[in-house]
Amino acid sequence: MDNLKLNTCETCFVHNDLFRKITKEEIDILSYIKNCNTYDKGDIIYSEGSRISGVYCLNSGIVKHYKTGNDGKEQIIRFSKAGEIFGYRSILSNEVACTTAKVVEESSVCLIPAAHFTTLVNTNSNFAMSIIKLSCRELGDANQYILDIAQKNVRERLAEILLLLHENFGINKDGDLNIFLTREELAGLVGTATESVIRLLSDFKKDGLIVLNKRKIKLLNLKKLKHISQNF
Amino acid sequence: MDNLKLNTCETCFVHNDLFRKITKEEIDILSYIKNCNTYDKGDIIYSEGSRISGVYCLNSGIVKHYKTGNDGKEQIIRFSKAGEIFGYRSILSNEVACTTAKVVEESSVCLIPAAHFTTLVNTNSNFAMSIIKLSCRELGDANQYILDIAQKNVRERLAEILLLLHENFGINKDGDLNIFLTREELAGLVGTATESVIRLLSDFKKDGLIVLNKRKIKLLNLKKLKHISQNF
DNA sequence: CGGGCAGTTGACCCCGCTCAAGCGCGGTGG
DNA sequence: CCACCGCGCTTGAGCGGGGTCAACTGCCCG
Repeated sequence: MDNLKLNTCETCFVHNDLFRKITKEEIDILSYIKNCNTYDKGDIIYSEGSRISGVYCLNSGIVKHYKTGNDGKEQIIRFSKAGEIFGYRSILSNEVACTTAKVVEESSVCLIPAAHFTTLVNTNSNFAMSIIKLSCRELGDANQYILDIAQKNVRERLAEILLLLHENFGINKDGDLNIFLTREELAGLVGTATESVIRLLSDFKKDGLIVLNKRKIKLLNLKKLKHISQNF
Repeated sequence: MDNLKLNTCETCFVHNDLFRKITKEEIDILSYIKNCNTYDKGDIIYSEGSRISGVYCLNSGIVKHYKTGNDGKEQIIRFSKAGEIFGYRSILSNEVACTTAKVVEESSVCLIPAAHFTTLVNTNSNFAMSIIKLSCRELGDANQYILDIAQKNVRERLAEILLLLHENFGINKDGDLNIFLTREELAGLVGTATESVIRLLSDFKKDGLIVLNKRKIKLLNLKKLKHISQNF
């Protein structure tokens, strides 16, 4: 975790419309004021219930956000990828973090101090509107997630999660999903037991829908997976 | 559904900090421009997937927001009560409604045209900040809901829902919860089958935790219900 | 009086969770 | 270099929570 100001904000601007809303001058200030770190796989950036000091911007890597149940089991709420910000919910509503942020793939992360971020929102209405849209999109996703977990069975949910991962992270040159999760993490995402994920992945493989190689997953039949996820 | 401009915005201001952020002048314009309706129990204000023309403000009554699963089953996401706004997610992110809004108790509702609401957000940074806080709070609630549905069993969830209803709607003079839902609606809220809700309510009653009288529910032992909901 | 809907109860059974055992592999230390 | 350990993965067995189906009741309303 070296504490440098290496990351060019431009990298994030490329990925995220959010930053197109702020002026050249604001960018300069932001670049000066932000605080960059790199985190290794497994590092925790902040924990559920803790107070955080600013909004994080992910320059590269993957971060998972999860809540921990009473029995200690992780429920993954969402992922962040390059160019995305996180932690803004706690800062803007002035609450403690409601999830833990843990690094899935080595990440380069910038911290924008809370006061500065809040000022940006207050003084730049375009930026404020972008933040609103962002939280509204997350809210829409969360609502859909609630419906899925409440009403779909595990098989349907797993198919849907695989498609969501495909949509969000794409595939590498070999055609594998560009995110490599343990079976346990997949279970925490689907909201089921690890063993159930293993059995169902094995079924999907048997049916020729996917190819498995350690943590690499290749989707062979998107249409069929879609059908399964929709309970057709 | 008489189309009048009867409702005094002041009623909503009393209930909701949101409107304290807008100026006297903005209030006058709002009062002039808004469009009021009353809806009967069971009326649908808008449906999932439809485009809505503005943001709704609930003057009085109760509205439920639900999504419909592939098999037609309602999953209730949240309720709105007097003074609260809804529909802002669709307007601000310029998407179709992601839930259906249905009247649970006769409601008086004002419609604020989309353009006017957006302008308000764009020109009044205090108001914008309030909207951000609102959506962030809803987002936090939704995340908690995901954890609960994914990891708690039906008994724990039902206990939690009863406590949430108590917190949000309070009790009337007889000590009953101030919201009267069918068993089916309760099931749609908990994310389970109607029969399961009935059996568990009956268990709670047998254990002296609640009193049932038709759709009226009285909570007798909040502490014990809390324990059940937390899996202690 | 009859139809329909909400509520209730019982019977059944299947999905998926838990527990346990075994396997493969990579890292560590003797 | 090998032995050992631990972690992630896999598979099987068992069972219980809770979903589904069906029948019945009570109540409201036409």
